[in-house]
Amino acid sequence: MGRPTIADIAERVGVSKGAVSFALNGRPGIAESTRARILQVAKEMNWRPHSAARALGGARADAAGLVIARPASTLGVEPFFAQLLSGLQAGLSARSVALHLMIVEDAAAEIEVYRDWASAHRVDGFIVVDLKVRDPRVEVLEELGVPAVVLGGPGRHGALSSVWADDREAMLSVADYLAALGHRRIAHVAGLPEFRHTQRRMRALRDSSRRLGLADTVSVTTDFSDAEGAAATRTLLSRPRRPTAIVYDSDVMALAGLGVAGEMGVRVPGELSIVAFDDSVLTRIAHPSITALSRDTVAYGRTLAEVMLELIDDPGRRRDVRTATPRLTVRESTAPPGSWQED
Amino acid sequence: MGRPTIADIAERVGVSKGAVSFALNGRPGIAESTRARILQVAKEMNWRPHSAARALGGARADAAGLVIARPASTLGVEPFFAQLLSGLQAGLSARSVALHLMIVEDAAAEIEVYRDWASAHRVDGFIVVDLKVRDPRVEVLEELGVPAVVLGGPGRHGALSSVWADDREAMLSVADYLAALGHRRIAHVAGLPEFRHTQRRMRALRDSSRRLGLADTVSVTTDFSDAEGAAATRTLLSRPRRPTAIVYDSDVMALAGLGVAGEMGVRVPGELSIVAFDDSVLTRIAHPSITALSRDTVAYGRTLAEVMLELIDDPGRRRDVRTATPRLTVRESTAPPGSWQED
DNA sequence: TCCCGCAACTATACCGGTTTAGTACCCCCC
DNA sequence: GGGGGGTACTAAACCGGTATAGTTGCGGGA
Repeated sequence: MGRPTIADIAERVGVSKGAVSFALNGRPGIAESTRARILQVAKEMNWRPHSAARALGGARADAAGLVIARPASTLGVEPFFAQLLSGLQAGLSARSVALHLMIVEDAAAEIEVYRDWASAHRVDGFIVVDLKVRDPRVEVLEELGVPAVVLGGPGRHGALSSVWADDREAMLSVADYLAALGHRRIAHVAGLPEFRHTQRRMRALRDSSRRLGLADTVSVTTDFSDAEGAAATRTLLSRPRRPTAIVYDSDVMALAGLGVAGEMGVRVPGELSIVAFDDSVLTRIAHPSITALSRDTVAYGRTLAEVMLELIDDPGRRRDVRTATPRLTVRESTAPPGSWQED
Repeated sequence: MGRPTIADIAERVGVSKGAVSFALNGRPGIAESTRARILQVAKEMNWRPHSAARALGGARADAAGLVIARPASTLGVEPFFAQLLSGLQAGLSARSVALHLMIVEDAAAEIEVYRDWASAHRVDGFIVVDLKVRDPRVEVLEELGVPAVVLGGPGRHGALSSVWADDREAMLSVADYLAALGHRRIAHVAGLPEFRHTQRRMRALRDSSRRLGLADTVSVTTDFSDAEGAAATRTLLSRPRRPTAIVYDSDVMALAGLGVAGEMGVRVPGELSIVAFDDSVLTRIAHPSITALSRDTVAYGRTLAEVMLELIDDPGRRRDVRTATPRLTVRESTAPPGSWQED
């Protein structure tokens, strides 16, 4: 015999399928003694629910969906993403909710997967990352009527819930700090231009520039890879009036930039200050160690999980959770410009 | 009306449910003209299969299961794991197979999840990582009769398939290289002692030591974290006759070790050579850059996916795929001992 | 004493597909 | 013109649970 079903249990105990179902789900209408007998036999036979059968009846899938449209290669590089994933998973696992994951080529394929999984009841909700400017996914998810949490915000994600950190505030604090050190030419090696948070950081730097009366602030967009981060740094440092400080949109790019500075003979922090968005083991163990905007990424993922679980319980809700603004952790890579201290 | 079912299509076209099912699955016994009409209507109504209903009938789940028993925090740190995951996903996605992921507390919980998912037909097979010495999971998976691919090998995974790289060979090549440079005291900062690959690397170094007549080779086990990697390095470098070369079981620990060397005033590679298992952006952009055993981790993941897909197609099979042995990529962190060159 | 009401069940429909047994019909051929 | 065989379908069972309407038996109140 294959795996036992509730019908097998019912036969063995001598009751009906319905009684077994009621007993196993702790619903009233079954005598305590009968319930105990059923549970006993179920345990003996090593019975386990068949989630597909339950799902057919409209029950939970006990899974959250995460679809990512990125080249697989860039995924592996970023500690941020891996940490987020592990926090997310940890949060979901506490309630035995699995993560249904898929990497696809582009946004169109991503939307296709949303439709598939939603109509197949494969997941109870979606987690949306890499929110873009005028993101078509938002509309689709609203139409599908499936719970969804957007990572990033605030705003522009319609009726969907979101979890976000204040990128703008973080960038302003970096600009203030660098300006206070005396920097006038600040560059920004940003991520993908179509991401909302990239735009927000760029705008924040522009605004700071105006407010603080800085000379040349410039943002260069990249694909987040260490290669493009290095290339952008090379370009910036080759300018006639090169920047005295560079802010990177990821720790990986900051580390790559640090390498380029070394290769070009530009001293850090003597001639160039470096700040990284996102803190990780990379920034801590670099030499010199890198000043970074740190946040607890694992906790960020856990918050995401929390909101997702709430939404699954109560699909009508909409929540916007703002997590702690990343705080500047000052290390060795920042100093007043032109300070020729030994590194 | 909710989402359309094949019954809705059948009604609209004026045929039976069975005919629609046959048409949609491209099975013979339906006239071409009828099939075309059915497909047309299905498309119009935006029909999508309900995977739970299919699964009930015993069909594929189109998902592979990956359960990891590790603290979430260590997961986020390692580029190796993230890259493996992205390669795996990329390989699976090509055939629209999703990854069902769950992080659990311990091995017992992991086994529980195997039983659950297997009996619920939630996944078509499992991917097993972190193979341990006398791993109880192997037996359970064999008993469940579900396809499974073990990462790591060879041997000791019973009837299960595996994908592995030759850790032993790799460690031997490192020892040979360091000995050729003139090193006599080689230390090894290893990973978790219960992992098979950790054991294999430790044994390989011991064997090399005997074969090459080295003085003090020693392996210290850690939990793979940068903190323990740093601590182990500190201990090793504080010994009266400290090692002239250290091999680390991960790139993260190697980088942490490099930091400790700097902090203790030990020059790399002048006074200490450093080699890392697993190559990544970390080893490339460190200063000095770190000599590493590189392999294409993303490709490794893709191979894993390939074997998994084969097993899903033909559950009776058993495959043992040996992937390319990691090759030594020499960078700036290795040199003959006592060479006081500038770094 | 009779009826009501409730607890403790049973029997059965249902979810949305797949699959099998059965049937109507046509063509071919002796 | 009747039998054989294949094609193109239909009807219904089935997968393993959940939900619901119905049934039985018992205790209590009028």
